[in-house]
Amino acid sequence: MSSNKVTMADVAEKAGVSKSTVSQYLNKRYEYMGAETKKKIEQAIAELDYQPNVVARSLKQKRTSTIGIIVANIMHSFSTEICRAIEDYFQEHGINVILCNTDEDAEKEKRYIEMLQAKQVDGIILFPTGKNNAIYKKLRKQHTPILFIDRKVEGIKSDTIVANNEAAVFEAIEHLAKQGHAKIAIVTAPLLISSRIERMEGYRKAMKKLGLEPKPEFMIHCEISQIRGRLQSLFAEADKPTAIIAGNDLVMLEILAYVKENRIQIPNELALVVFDNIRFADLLTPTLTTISQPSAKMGRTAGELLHERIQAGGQAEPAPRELVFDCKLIVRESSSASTRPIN
Amino acid sequence: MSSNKVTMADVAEKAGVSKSTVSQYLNKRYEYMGAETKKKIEQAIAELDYQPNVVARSLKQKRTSTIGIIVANIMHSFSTEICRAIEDYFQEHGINVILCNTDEDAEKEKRYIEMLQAKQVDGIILFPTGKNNAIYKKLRKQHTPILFIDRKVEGIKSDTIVANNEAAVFEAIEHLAKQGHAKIAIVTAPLLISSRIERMEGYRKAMKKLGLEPKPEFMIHCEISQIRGRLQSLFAEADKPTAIIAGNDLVMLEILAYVKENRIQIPNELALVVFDNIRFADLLTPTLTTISQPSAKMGRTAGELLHERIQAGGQAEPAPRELVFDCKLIVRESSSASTRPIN
DNA sequence: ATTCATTCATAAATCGGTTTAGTAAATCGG
DNA sequence: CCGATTTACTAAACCGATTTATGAATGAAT
Repeated sequence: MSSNKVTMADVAEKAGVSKSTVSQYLNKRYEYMGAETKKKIEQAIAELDYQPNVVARSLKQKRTSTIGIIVANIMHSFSTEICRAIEDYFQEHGINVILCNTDEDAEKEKRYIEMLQAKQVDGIILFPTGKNNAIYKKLRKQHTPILFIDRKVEGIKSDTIVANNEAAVFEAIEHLAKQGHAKIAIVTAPLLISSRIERMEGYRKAMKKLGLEPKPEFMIHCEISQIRGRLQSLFAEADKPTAIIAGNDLVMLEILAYVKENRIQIPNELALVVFDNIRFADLLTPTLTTISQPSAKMGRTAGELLHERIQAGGQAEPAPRELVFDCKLIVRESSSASTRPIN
Repeated sequence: MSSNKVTMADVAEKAGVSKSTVSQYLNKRYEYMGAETKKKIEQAIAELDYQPNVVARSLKQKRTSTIGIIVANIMHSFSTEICRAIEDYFQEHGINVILCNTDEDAEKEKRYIEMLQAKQVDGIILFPTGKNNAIYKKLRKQHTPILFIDRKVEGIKSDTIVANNEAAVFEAIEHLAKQGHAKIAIVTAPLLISSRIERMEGYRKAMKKLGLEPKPEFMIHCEISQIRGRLQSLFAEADKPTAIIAGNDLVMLEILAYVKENRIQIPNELALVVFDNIRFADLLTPTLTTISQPSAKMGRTAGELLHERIQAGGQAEPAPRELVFDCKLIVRESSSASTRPIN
């Protein structure tokens, strides 16, 4: 990186001791160290402004004090919040984080996993694309500490942290029904991952439970870029929905854009409930009803579980754990009956 | 990280060649390599599923193919966009990025710089807090490839990428003046860094040029948490502003919250112009006039400059460069006269 | 005086690659 | 056919730390 790198050997020489002793000092093994020696080393380090090379240390110790996060889509607010919480946790524990973004691309995910392994990271937290099961399995077989977040992977036993997506949608629909809605639609990104499937499943169950028919046309799942078109078709029908649930903040942006373009009144013509903590939820008119996932808690817990597993270091590995976190429905104006004319 | 790590020695043995030869193979130095040997190595690697240990490589090569970004506030959309662009650039060049967030805390910044150096990163991109000049100087002296972004540092000659903040505010004010505004206020976070100082300076100059008095009460700079209070005082006065410029997206959130609370009509009672690319700009009512910084371009250019400097590797270092990028005023409804009654 | 702990410090091996210097065999030019 | 070159490969040093085995010095106990 630069020129005149000071190494441990330089410190040792200046202090008039051996490298080994300097190493003991750095690792705070003072048990059998003379006070005099200690002071000399301290001084030498200060004078030379020595900083240990952690690459060398990592090589010998076989750990890097670095973990990797592979996130499917960093533009998604929920992901950002989780990453931030994970970073905060590891920061407190002297562990660094490398953040990788896959854009939901399986090939990219594969490359990043390999890269992180080559870099000898101590563990990996993964928002899995779900399209690399063979590799996930290999990671497990190698005993690489790994944790899945936001999405379960079928058939892979591994630490997993998810939200209670089904229940969250169920609650949202009950709420909408209570406001008098019967024609409720849901829009999510493609059903490639567990969280979206569960949300859809929550929709289906809630509708059935309420004696409402889960209409296929009201269950939209497609690429973000296609949402606009799907809404167009949906609202061209005679039988329009009176309420809609957005699967995440990116979906909501599309819905809001459509709504604005077509001057649809919220909540009068259309009630809206959105997954994720929207920073603008309180600032929009009307304010937005949201389903808040405890992202900070989920991220921090992810950090804790992975850290545990790393420290177990292969032996006495805890059994794979699956933690499910509850979401919270925060009712605001976009779904509230008070402003909605009763039919 | 895991158990049965395959090393180069294993590959060498299986292929019946020496470590050196395997190394040559990995580094694609095929010049003097028999086709037979090549094939044997290829096969051994495949059979053992060997993956090189880049920690070991880095130790010898004295480069890690990793750079660090130290960002002052990752919650700030502009920072996120820049980081994303930098990551994209380096991703394309096989270089990894470690992202560190300082929360504008000088002490954290110092620790992160030291950590990144200990990790032997090849270079650092810094949104400087501006409070660690001694350390920035040390980095320069050590010839650590470094680049400042978003903020200049007084007295440190180093690659720097900034926006033309002064001109951007100047343009915004001219625009507002053209809409008939004379009482224009500006709100930013504390004036600790060049970009904010320049914006304030742009305000001062524009007002003077237009023959308007830059009133100190209209030039607000304080912590985000105190903005609400300051607005309270500002609008309690007889002489309220009719237009306001928000220094970034976080400032705007506060302003919007205040405006909403107090049912201030935008743009009729108050015109609003905001720095940064607000994802909701088009979705709010009214839509928001923004000052767009070319974050993607700035980030990518930052990557390019730093990469150049890394590749120069101490010798033939290019002279420090300072690149200034122009912003773009995107006029929308929140500052447009069409909906504003002319006084 | 001899034995045994205890304290303090070090030499040398090690981690897993890269790189340099060198060697043996094959090829070539005259 | 002989020396010079080129080709194909390798042994060993090296990167900068950690760790292990070992040794010297001191003191206490026998």
